[in-house]
Amino acid sequence: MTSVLVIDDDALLLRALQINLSAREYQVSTASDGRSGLAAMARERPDVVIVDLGLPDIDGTDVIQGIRGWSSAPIIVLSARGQENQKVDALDAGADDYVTKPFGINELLARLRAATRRAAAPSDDEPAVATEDFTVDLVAKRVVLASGADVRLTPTEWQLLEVLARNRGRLVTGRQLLHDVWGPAYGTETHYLRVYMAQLRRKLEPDPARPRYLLTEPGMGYRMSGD
Amino acid sequence: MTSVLVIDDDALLLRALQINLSAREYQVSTASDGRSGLAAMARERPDVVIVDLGLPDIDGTDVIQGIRGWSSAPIIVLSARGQENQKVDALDAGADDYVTKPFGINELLARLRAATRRAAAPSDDEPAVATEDFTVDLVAKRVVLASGADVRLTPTEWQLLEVLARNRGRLVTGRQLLHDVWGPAYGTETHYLRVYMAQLRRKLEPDPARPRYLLTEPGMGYRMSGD
DNA sequence: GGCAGGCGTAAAGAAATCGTCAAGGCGTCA
DNA sequence: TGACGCCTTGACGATTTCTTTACGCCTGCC
Repeated sequence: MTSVLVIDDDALLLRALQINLSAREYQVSTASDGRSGLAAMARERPDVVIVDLGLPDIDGTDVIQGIRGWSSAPIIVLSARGQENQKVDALDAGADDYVTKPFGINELLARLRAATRRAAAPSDDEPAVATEDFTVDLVAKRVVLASGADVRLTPTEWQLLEVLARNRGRLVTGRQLLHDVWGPAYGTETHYLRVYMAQLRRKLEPDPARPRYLLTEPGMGYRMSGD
Repeated sequence: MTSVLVIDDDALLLRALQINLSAREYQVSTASDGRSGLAAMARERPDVVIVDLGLPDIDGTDVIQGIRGWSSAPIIVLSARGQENQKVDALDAGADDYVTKPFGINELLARLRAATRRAAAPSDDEPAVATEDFTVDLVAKRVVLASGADVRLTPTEWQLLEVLARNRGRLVTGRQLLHDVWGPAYGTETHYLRVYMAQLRRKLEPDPARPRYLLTEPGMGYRMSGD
């Protein structure tokens, strides 16, 4: 059974999630502030964590960093509207995905499933990431289309694809992509991303104008879809 | 049981790794600075070493060189964000792999497995690598053309071909080729590669100007094709 | 409707990388 | 000593990639 820790200061929301998730065979534990959340995290070792960004005592980003210091459990962030910057910070700090309040329970459940599925896979050591239309071989540094044809990628294209593939299913912020591919000094030059994402799509997507794998999350970043 | 030595000045991280790796049947010893790390290295003779780049007393690259002076145990480097340059230096100095902090325990475990696997099976998976036009006999250290004629290779040409053949289908970076053939100090002298690749192609390729086996991946490295 | 901001696409000049030829150095061996 | 093989180094054109500019599209907002 999958265990979930929810950290949020809204008692009503906690209760609602407890009921809804328990009914879906999740084992739920809760905490109402950052301090007790981190304590519960160490105590319970949950499979997934859901964290609200607007905690009373500790900044949500710091909570995420505190968790990421020693755990790789998937983290899903809850945020109110208008907290765009905090959302990006949270993702940069190591969160996997985010949901904006108010949200439907179905959306959260979908994110939960995606997160646990990803964590269950041996993830790294995984020599290749495969989709229906192409396979990214992370060891051989090769991309093969379903037709069997090799795709020639330039070094930058490859690095970009590698970051997205290693984080498949999770949202990667533009800042993180720029940092990992171009280096620490390129925090805001999002133009590169647009150019190179277009090139990757042209080479990999069946219909580059309507991407199926290399998805844009407006205002946030990019994501390689999990399917 | 595989023994691991972890050299890092972060006491929390040491403790976390000790717990996590011990649970996975690794025998863990630790050191919190470069000096005691090198001492522990000589004392314990671990199968794998994990080294942090930001040690308080000795530069991480120097620690790696100190180890590489007399041991060929796999070295995995830990580096914080923004230490890109040091990472490259560390690989040039002889490190085998690197992990960027913060990292998940699963990622580290995967790298550990990969490192020990590589070290355990240094060679002899395949006694020979054959193509339609020539055969590379890795045991006899010979190359025979389809016509039956022997190809005379110089020692350097042979070493280069051997690395490519053992990694057939996989992309091998210029740095790795230089490291394996010319030694750790030749991290950027890509000129050698160009000269020797041309010579190999002249001797092995049916049409050296349009290589079929010894392929260039511009900006990334070389690859011996899988066909 | 008009406007601003974020995103996608195409194309051209600048910069880096690669292939090739050839000359020089160094050691070995007759 | 001289010939030979091998490694190193230099030079230069050809090719590939990176960066930058320009423009069109869409969405949300006034």
